[in-house]
Amino acid sequence: MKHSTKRDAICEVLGAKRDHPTADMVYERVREKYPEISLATVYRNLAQLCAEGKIVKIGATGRERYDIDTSNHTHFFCDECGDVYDVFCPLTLNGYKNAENEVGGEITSASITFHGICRQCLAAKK
Amino acid sequence: MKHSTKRDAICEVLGAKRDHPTADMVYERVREKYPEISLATVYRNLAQLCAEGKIVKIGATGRERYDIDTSNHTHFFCDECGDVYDVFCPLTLNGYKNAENEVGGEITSASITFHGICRQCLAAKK
DNA sequence: ATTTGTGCAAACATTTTGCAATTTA
DNA sequence: TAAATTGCAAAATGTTTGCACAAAT
Repeated sequence: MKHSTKRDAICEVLGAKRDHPTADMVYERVREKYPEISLATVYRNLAQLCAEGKIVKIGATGRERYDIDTSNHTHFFCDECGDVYDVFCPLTLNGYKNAENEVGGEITSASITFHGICRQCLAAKK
Repeated sequence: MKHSTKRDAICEVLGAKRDHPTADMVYERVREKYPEISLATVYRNLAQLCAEGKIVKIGATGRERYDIDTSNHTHFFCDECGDVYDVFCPLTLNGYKNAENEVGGEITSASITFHGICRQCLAAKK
């Protein structure tokens, strides 16, 4: 992987505001500094960074989001505003081994996702 | 909601083989009985059935899958062949309350998803 | 000099929509 | 006959790709 100014800018954007932006959001933010960047470049670099394990894709049904924090943590999706928040507190899952027995295959990862209403939306509803 | 022959056929397909088909898979299967059905009708009915809570959508990143079993259970995605299996054994998640405290909002649901290699693919690799 | 990265436009895959015709209650 | 459903084609979305050119090693 060679060095690239555009890729740096993409990483910078991902690090600056950890709101798990979509490819399009990354594109808009990088454009403030590099107005000539194309969406294709953003997609290509995001895919490359994922492949290298430098960032992770957090599947949000039809619209992928990207997280520069690859440490083990969970995500909370607000069903009201659509924003995605990090959850760092430790969570444990019991019954994992039984699940593996049931499927007969090999479970390599378990992902937990929370849905609900975020603090702001909850306050706004009152 | 009025009665509809096509919607019945869609539900029948979903009930017959519980492999969590995509919209396109449902379309192909309904077409065996009703060759004139259009993909738009499939999508419209799937959306409607979801809204009514009769089926659930299980997000598989860019390609949605549908499950007629709305009871509480988990899914196991095989990363090798792409098939999706049910996991019915009980699973418990600890730390849920702490997560709610951390986000400050209200968690309405927690979803667990397993990834790995299914029994068949595991056997095929040997 | 060779490989890697880029912009652009076009292609692609999945899902949604407007509309006139058909079916259902 | 009024409301819901359908097929079709077109549009909308989100993402990927081919290609010629530019940048990095």
